[in-house]
Amino acid sequence: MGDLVPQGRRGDLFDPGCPTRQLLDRIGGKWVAMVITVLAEQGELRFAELERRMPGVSHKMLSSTLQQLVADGLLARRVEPVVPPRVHYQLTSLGRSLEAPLAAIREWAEAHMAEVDLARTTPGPR
Amino acid sequence: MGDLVPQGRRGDLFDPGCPTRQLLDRIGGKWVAMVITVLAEQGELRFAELERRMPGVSHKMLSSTLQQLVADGLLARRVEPVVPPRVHYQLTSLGRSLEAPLAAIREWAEAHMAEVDLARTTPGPR
DNA sequence: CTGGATCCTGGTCGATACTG
DNA sequence: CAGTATCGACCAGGATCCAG
Repeated sequence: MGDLVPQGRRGDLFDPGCPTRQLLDRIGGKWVAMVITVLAEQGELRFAELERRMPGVSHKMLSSTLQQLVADGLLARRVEPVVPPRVHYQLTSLGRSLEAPLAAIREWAEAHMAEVDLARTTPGPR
Repeated sequence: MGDLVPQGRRGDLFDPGCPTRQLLDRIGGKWVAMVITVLAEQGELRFAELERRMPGVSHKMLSSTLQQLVADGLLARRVEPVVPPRVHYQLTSLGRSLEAPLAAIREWAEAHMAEVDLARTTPGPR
């Protein structure tokens, strides 16, 4: 698609604070894509359920990842005022709109990562 | 020999060593997307030209990023046997195939990062 | 010109323990 | 159950110098 940004400086990755760069920094986080994917599939999950579905994640990382995504407006946080508290997370419409580009990444990875692995393990080119 | 990952679960982000996760770790690197984008536009560039087009990059990071991308089979490295040496880099067909998912990311970012910024700067939930 | 080697710093991530 | 706080390990990233 054409870029509708003035030609002087593309709105690309070349400015500090450009949107693409910021986004990659964000979804490049170790657990971000996993949270989004799991919530895209399950719809709504509680903290402990997320934790259970994400082997290897620590409380701290899950907590901070969720905080970040809520702050970014990608996740909605719903608290049931009971004891013990129940906190539910689900994607916002903004978060769901990320599914498409994330799916593009996933498809590329599944289609081509074998080639990448081959290239990495093959000493010489060709 | 590469060890095969048992495919009991989805090839998603949930196994260590899953393709999507590996890819995100890789293109999440600070300069990777920039190198790919600049080479996608320019076709072929030398080391110093890349450096000039990427403000803020250090020799080391450009060098290591290029090494990584060459090792991954995304870039082709061509050396002119002269002194001083001239080294040219261009995307391989594999590297060019990454343009599409990268464009998807870019489009999402340009379309929605304003909303993300708004969410981040807005104190209360809506 | 290319890019490797070295040293240093800051942020990210993980384990653990604690509060409401 | 949900979330925070603290500590420490690790690594990406940057500056500089050196070599082919």
